[in-house]
Amino acid sequence: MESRYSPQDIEEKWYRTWQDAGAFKPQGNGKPFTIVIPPPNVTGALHMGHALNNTLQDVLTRFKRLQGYRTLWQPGTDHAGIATQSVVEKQLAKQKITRHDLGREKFVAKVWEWKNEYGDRIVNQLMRLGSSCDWSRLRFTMDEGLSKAVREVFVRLHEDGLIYRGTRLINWCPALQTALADEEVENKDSQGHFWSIRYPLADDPTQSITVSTTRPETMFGDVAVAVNGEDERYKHLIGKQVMLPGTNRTIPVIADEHADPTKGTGAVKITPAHDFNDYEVGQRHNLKPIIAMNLDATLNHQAGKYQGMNRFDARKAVVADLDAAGLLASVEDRVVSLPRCYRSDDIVEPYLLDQWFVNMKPLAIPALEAVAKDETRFIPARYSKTYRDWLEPFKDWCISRQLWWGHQIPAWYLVSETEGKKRQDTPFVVARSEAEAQAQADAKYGKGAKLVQEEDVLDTWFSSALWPFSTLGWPDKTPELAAHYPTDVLVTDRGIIYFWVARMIFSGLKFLGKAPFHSVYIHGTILDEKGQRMSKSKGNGIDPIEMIGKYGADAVRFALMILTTEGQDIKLSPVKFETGRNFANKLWNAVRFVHPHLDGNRVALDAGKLHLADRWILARLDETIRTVTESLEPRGADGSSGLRFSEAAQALYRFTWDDFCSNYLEIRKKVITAEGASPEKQQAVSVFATVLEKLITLLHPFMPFITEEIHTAIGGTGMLITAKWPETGKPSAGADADLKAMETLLKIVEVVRSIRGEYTIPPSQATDLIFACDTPVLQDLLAKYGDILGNLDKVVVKQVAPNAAKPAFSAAGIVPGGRVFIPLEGILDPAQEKVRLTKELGKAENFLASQEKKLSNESFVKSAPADVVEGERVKLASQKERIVKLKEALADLG
RNA sequence: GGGCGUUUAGCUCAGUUGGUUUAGAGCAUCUGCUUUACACGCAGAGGGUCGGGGGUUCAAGUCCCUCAACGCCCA
Repeated sequence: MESRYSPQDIEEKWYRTWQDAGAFKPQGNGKPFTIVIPPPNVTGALHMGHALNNTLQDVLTRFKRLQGYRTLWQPGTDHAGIATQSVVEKQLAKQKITRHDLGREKFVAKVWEWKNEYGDRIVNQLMRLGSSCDWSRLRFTMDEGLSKAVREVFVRLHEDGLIYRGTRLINWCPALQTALADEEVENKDSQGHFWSIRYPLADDPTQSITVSTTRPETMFGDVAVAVNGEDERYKHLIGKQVMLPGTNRTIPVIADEHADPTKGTGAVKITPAHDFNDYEVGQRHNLKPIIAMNLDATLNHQAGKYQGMNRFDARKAVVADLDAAGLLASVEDRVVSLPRCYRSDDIVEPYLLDQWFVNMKPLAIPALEAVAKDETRFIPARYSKTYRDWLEPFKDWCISRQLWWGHQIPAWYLVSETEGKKRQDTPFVVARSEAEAQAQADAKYGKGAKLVQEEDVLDTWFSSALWPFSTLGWPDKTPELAAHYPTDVLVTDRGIIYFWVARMIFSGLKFLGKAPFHSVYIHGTILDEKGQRMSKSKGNGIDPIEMIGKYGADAVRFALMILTTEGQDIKLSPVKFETGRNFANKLWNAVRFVHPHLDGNRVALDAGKLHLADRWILARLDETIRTVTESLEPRGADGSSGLRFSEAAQALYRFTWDDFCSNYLEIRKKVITAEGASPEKQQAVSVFATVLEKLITLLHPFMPFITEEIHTAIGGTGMLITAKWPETGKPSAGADADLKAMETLLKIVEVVRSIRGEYTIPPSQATDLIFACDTPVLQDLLAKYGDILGNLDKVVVKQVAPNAAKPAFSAAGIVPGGRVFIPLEGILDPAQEKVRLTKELGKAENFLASQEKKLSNESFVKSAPADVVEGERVKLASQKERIVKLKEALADLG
């Protein structure tokens, strides 16, 4: 074995071996455990967020697999409508071709080509990370099977009256030329202006009413001016007509609570076709909306001479002309919140259009109940509020997109009625297939009705919402669906609780009658060192694949897990992976040390022959097994949630580094490396091997590669990936006593090291140790296990006796139950020793004082639980004893 | 404007239902080590009025109120 662990040499080998052996497939007769992957965009490349997200899932999957569950981690990718279409359009643009040059059919064929060529990049990157997905079940949201599920859901929702087509004010992205859902719009502040414009009265143009607006260019869609009914300034104008400047239209002044007397002039223009608030005002007052803009965000015929100008130029021109006409009352600078498209960043236009919608209320109510009843639990729990606050307003979901890449809506219009365009009243049928649609149309409109399919595609999230069951074969009744639905844990980040998690929950409830998972684990966001989000534009990203190349996949995984405390964001920098790499190296070298001694020394453990250190490490291992198992458990039988990844990783780190390597290995080093094959050596080697085997099993979910390599190196049978998760042994009768005894010995070790450190005694130089013990128990312990001190400290135990005298020129250390003396003739500086001991004494006296104060407080003694009070008394006594001993030692210095 | 989170050692973070001695870890710093598993290591040391203020309690980093700063989400 090399002195440095090289991950590069083994990772690929083991991944292939696992794959070839079918180790990632559901196996055995255990209870199913299922996770569906949040499908990454097929255009995507692995970033640190993915690395974290998928490591978490892999840890759980491997943990449950080792526990004997029939484990399925279902992988797949998302067709990511807008993102993927844009990627291919950009590629075409290089050849000066637009998708319209190609036409829909050819363009979609191009996207498929692109997907087939580059779509497995992210899949390969997930493999580099060690993800143990069942790749034989890899799905894509545009697969035939998943598309069938999409059509089925659409048809059924339509049949139930939960999908409808209608004219509503929607969010329109002029750059992408498509409608968006509310969640796809991000409001961002920009520097803008607030204009006040005079609208002259129709019956007396010398008078006017001044309206305030941030969007003067939409005035050609104005249908009214609203004032607040309570606003004394305008009461006399309500019901009058005003001239709309630049047109020959007049519009009424109406009273509506939307007009806020405290803002601007208190009068606002009402443009129902281009503003969400105005739309509602228009509805309240039965005002017919006027569309003043084209879909490319240029003004239309309503705008007269401004027709054809884009919205920004038009704004400038309109304002300039109003100013020239003396109708501009004022302009002020103002920060305005602009709605922007989350994909193109273009400013979104509210636009009145025919679109398809999902009626949310009937779906949302059961989804809210599922979380309220704890059928599905968010971890951290606070995200159930985020979820509730989004679902509860029951806002309908606009699901149609004017894209080419996606699931084409399974609705067919009657051609004879469309007259070349679809209107809201154009008849249509909704069906699972064209043939079914034809049959329906024939029945409804007479044989041979000509049909044309809806051109719009569905929101990408419409198909993602079905992911937990469409990937398992639904709507067919497959064995996988029966076994693995509902799944267990969904692991994702908070950014898509609305987009995805909520929609999966209501879809699962609607179509399968059960929520799709019992737990939703929301992990933190990966940030850079300064606490900023990583992004391509900022260039502050850390590439996980580069990190895997540099530190190894296990190191990357382990570092991420140790940083994953519940829901907290993670400030990341490459140095953090050094922790993981160093840890892997530590483990590797422990194995390397014992490796040559394994052969011929493996025997059954004989309790009677075990050394204290052997029994101690076995007891500590038991504790560690318990901690790790409890920390990882997603939802225990008692209903508790574990998923404390950092806690599990740290318990393993501590045990491996401190207990197993620093203490156990150092104590047993001499015995293990001794020539020949003594029974003691055999026991020590066998304890080491036993602990190591269980340890690498516990570590396997976190560091699959190195642990599998070690498993083979130490002659393990089969593969570790499908081994058995360690059970905690029955705590042996003496486990507690052993843990205590070692604790006492380690305290002495610590005191000795501290003294040696104080006098900078080089490790090569041995010192003697004299121990004056207070109890026979301690005397026995040291007599029997003095070798522990000898192996951890460079000391020779010279004397252990109740009345051992302090040799001249020796340093003293106090431990509970005794005094340690280290003769240091020629080294000891009495003055230095005095300073050291005085400092210790000072600390002890301070503590004693606070302890006495506490115990002299009657209400403490009266109110605190008896065991707490007793504990304080014990502390007080031992501190008193310590002070006496320290004073003695000081007196001895003269 | 509303909601949520964060604030503990120079840095990054732990700290379960209030009660382990004197609040922990990793990194960084300082001292000493070619001790044949590991310098990606070993041993030791220094470093914190737990954001400010108030309250509850015998007891507060932990519970309540309030203020401040930073961040995220929604409007």
